[in-house]
Amino acid sequence: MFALVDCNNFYVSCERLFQPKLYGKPVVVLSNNDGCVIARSDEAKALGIVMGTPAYMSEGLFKQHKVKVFSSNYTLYGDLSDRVMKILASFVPKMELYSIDEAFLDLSEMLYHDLLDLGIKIRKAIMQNLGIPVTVGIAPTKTLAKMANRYAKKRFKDVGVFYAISKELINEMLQATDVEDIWGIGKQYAILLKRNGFRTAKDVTKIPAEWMRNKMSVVGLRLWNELNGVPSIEWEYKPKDKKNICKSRSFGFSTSDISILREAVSNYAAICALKLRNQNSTCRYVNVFIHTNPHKPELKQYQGSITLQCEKETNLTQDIIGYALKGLDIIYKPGGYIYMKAGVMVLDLVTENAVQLNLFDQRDRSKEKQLTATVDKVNTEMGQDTVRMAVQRFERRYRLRAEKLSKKYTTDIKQILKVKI
DNA sequence: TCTGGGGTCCTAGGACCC
DNA sequence: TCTGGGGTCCTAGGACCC
Repeated sequence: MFALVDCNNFYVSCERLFQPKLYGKPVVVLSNNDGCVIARSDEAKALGIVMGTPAYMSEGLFKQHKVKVFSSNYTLYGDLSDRVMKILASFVPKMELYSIDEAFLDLSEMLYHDLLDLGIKIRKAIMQNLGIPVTVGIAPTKTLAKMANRYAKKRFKDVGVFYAISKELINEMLQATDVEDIWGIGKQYAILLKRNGFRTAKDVTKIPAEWMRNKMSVVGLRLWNELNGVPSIEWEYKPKDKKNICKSRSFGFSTSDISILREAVSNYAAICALKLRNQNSTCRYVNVFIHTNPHKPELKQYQGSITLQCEKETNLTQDIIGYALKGLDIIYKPGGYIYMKAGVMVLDLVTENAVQLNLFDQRDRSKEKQLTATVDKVNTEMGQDTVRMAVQRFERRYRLRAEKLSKKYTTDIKQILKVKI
């Protein structure tokens, strides 16, 4: 048996914790650069504010209904997420962190009798200890647990729990779920299924397995099994090491100045290198890309991207920055192109100690590694970016917009909540 | 008329997720 | 003025091998 626990409107709930007057009011949280709406309170949903729409398009609605708008504050959300997960871990021996606001719990060793009020207990514990509302779905497979969670939100809002653990209840849920709301069915597959006359999840369970295999590949077959109650998605108790790491951002503005691109790219490269070291990996390739603003067809468009092979697998900041800047020089096109976004990817990652030694290597990498380790230590203790490479500069001229940012209430002592008595 | 039959590795692109 | 960022998995097709 699986439980899927999911925080309701997570980012909005985080913001409300520190501004209780926002309960019952419409609240939204925007993506990086204050670009799109990525979280909405129930009140905001009711106003017809759509997920993923550009913020400027909803400006009218925001004003008209006095919607409280926040820039995203990942430091805060990440910290509160850790706290939610810790509470969940106290209920079960094994669980899987699925996203910043969701986790699957392994209930295979739980007694039926204990299962029955588990959802209620979890909700209560997280509400009491943190004040974050969550929803719980319980079912025989991950896909059905996801669906049970959704169904609980739709039909049993106040209870916040749905147990899809009998044939009848599973059937009821399958019948009430449209194909496009199944976890794993996106836009394209929804169109395909509907075109063939399959409307609900229940319909999908009755499709011949070969049809699913042929039209939707092994992914479809796995999904079909899951819907039919046969667990087919593996547990991932420990997050897997990443196979690729990417750091990219749209700037808060557009520019054709290569010195700004160099600054951004070197900072992204440094972050990639740090992420590599944090998972004890090195990379064999470095990719750098830049592009103009595709939403402005009246401007000259260009997308440049290049992947460079590293002379030797590496995770040293100076190496990754070096390759990224070399790539940037190759792909940068002057002459009226206005760039809006840049990014660096490190590819084909291998575990650090598996790297072969190169007898002909002229550089003293052990010294460089020691230096890097020291820099990492200083930065961890004194704050990120205390020590940095010269090309990274300090001004962050490419920095993005975040005009409505809340405070780091839980992770920075200077920004802690003050209570007036 | 008829144009082998396996493999592997790589890349690009599609589909999906939060 | 203004449209996120970071991932995964799978398949098809080409290049190459014997």
